[in-house]
Amino acid sequence: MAKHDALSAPVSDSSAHDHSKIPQPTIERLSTYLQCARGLQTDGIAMASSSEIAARTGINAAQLRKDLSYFGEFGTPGLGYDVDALSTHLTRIMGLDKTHDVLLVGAGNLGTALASYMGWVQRGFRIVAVFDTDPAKIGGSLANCKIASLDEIAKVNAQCKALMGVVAVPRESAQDVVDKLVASGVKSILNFAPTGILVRPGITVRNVDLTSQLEVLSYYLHTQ
Amino acid sequence: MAKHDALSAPVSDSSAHDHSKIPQPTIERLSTYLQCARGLQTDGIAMASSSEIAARTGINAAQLRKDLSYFGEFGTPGLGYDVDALSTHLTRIMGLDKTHDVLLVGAGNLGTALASYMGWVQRGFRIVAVFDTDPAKIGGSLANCKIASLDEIAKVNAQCKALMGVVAVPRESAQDVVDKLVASGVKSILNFAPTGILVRPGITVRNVDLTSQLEVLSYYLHTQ
DNA sequence: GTCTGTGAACGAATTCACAGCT
DNA sequence: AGCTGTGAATTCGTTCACAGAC
Repeated sequence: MAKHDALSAPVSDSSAHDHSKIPQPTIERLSTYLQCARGLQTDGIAMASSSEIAARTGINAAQLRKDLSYFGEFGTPGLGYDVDALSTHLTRIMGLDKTHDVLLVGAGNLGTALASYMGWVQRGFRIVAVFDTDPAKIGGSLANCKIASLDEIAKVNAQCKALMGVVAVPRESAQDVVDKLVASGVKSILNFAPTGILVRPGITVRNVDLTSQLEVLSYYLHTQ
Repeated sequence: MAKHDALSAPVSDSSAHDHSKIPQPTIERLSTYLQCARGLQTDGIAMASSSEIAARTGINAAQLRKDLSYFGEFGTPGLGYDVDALSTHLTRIMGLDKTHDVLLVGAGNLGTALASYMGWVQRGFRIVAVFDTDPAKIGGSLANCKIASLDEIAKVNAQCKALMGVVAVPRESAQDVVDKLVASGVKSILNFAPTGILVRPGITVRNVDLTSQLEVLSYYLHTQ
């Protein structure tokens, strides 16, 4: 696993900024900043300095400023950042200004939980198809989708054209599922199976291994 | 998430090695090595060189050797690593040679999925109590536990003495839940709520923000 | 010859500190 | 005065490359 937890991404876009050497940690923090900006909006705060955001997120103020500077100049010296503008910019930078269609593979406990996870819908991710191997599940329904057989991924996605996939199947079938997703045109995969996944360059995989998370906690527990 | 994905943890133990300056990325990789060692055992492979493990995990061979070197000398020059011994050592290093009791807070979709997630049981994590706020759920049953009210965390854990907690509640209540867990004696927390959590030094929190994962994938999608 | 363990070299990411703008 | 944006300094982590073990 581990592999390329998030990988490759030869970047290049039409903006004036050079996205090719943005640290990965920066990208992972953008999401936090966006969350923070939304919280500030909710609280009715219109302007916030880097140190106010730092206090809310736990991320160093200089770090925030440098992170944002990779993408442009969003702040006003002497005043700070306009919260609405920051939110808008981060949304656009992360490509969240349009809904993303997602294929979900695995309709077990985890798949079911993910399907009913409202956080995704609220943030613009929409599950458009669900797949499973279990004949008892196929034909059933989840997330307003009919559950289809794994073998139908290609056929279904020929119409859906989803670019994202979520893998919530047992370890043994994970690589196979990922291969099928990639063959169907999926470019980004969130993998919950506790196993390393191999994909060709240009495909991004992020692994979320729940057991591994507890194991890391176990390490810290017993070393202190 | 982002935040301090795993934080604090002033390390120090009684072994001959100095655990105080082990890189966090190293600790996160230990889990991968253990998984790999178990896979090798399953495949009946008794010895493996660092480059064989590298090929299986996608982690650089030199990295593996250095990571392991923080904890001792487990390999045999000219031969590689004894898979059984490696597995045993990693298990002990990570504190996985005994079962860990876990409190689960939140019996919604995610909490239910986590409760029935067999990976944890297999790896020695046992849910010993479940809590929720919903009166309709309290008194019900999950993971062989009666679901209790949030307010009973302290009372229940006075007996359970669990050191680990899993937070699967909405954003709004997450900090409150964490505070209650910490007050009850919990030292390590796995947080699924999409919000930054503040804890006092000595308490370890790992954040798993599912939405944030998809947002990072979104970024890579639209920048390539 | 093969492979480990590790100091040294390198590269990446964070933090500092300040010039310049409001 | 207050704050941003950013080069420079620093810290941190990875990779190299080789001495020494088998």
